[in-house]
Amino acid sequence: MASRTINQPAVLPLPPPRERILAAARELFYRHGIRAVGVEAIAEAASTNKMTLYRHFGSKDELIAAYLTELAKEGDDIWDQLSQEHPGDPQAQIEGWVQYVERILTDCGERGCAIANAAVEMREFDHPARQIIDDYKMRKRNRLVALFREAGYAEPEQVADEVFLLFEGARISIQCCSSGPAVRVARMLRSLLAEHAPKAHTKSKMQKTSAKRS
Amino acid sequence: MASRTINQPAVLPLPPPRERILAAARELFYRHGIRAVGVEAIAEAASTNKMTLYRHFGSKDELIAAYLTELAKEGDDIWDQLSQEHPGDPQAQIEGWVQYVERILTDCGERGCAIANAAVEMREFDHPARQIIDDYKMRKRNRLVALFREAGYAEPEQVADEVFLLFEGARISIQCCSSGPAVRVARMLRSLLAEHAPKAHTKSKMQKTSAKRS
DNA sequence: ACGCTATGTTACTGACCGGTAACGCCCTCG
DNA sequence: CGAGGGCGTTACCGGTCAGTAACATAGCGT
Repeated sequence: MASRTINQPAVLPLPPPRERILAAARELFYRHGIRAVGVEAIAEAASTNKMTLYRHFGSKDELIAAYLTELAKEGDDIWDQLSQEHPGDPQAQIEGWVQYVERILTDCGERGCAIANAAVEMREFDHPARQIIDDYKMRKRNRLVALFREAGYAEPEQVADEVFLLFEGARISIQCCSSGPAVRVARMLRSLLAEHAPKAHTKSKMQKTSAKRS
Repeated sequence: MASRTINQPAVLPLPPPRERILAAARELFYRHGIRAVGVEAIAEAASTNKMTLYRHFGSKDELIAAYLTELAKEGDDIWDQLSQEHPGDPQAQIEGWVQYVERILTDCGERGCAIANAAVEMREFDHPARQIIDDYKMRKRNRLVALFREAGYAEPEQVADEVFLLFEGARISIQCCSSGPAVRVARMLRSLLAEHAPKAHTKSKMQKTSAKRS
């Protein structure tokens, strides 16, 4: 509404092409798979064309890398959000994470983790995607360990690994049998965490968010 | 050594082309991914050619389906083998399965479950592969439930789901961080099973194969 | 020896893919 | 106003893909 001509129908300005391309790639890569989607289709879905795509991303592989980098960034942000919502309360952060897991497995479609899927599709060991994927999953696992350690769990690595694998298993198996074990993973996580929960004498707050069984 | 001419150098007869093609497809699909491998490469790896391939499999999709059917068959056979090795002893069958899991995750490469990988790659909901994949994973889950029920576990579905997801998670995450949590899944399984193991008054034999912690 | 079937060989089609060249447009900034 | 940069458009390249046609060959049973 600033310096625009008045009677112009205000075509609601599109985001810049790079963002549109990345958004389109995200949608198509996730829905159909990386190898199954051509750059032309991405450009078209982004309301632009191949040339513009190649001006922003030197190659399809670069676009894939950017796509995964974006996904990884958002995945990492979850943890910061959690520690921001429940500062100094690791137990509440854990519960928040379980809710996040629950939400992801019910709301999001049946395509699982886009990053893990990319790991399946991009198998060339020297592909730039590999590093992004491996680093992301490792960070995620380490974040879990740190969280459980902070919350005073007796064996944080063990619990983190188990929780990690349960979640990963849920996200892959929802692609095979959508109404299978995956939808019950949140319940599993809660009872598992309750079993291994730290005893009361730890430093965690233990106010309202003590682990609950269903 | 029957009616073959004596001085003929006995070129060690190859298996029939169909088997060779299926074996080559298996190797290449698993190693590089289904979409990443062309039919020509498969024919060549099978020491034959595209024409012969298309005489046995009407299309690449049919070959994929045959590939997955074979894998599913072998996966199903595991259970029969287990119940054959430990007839009437479900607890021993469970332990045998855990050893099988252990073996798969250490011996086999870092490519995870070929069937789950196929589920990631073949996303067209009407692809013949989908049915094979979904059915297989469901059978597997149900086998686990049956086994735990037979062994007298109090909540066989819960335990089976948890075990199922742990295994699936291990097989997918070994493709992301190969020396990560996946390699410790057997230990997890054993302690998990020990925790939920049926009390002594069940019908299971409980001789030598009582659950052991490490 | 015959004929049938399975296989090998070569060449081809049409479609699609990733990637590029060349040109023209429009907007903005100076 | 002019210049330049971002963007759109079209056409194209070489390569690869799935799938097919036509023909040659080898093995086998009869």
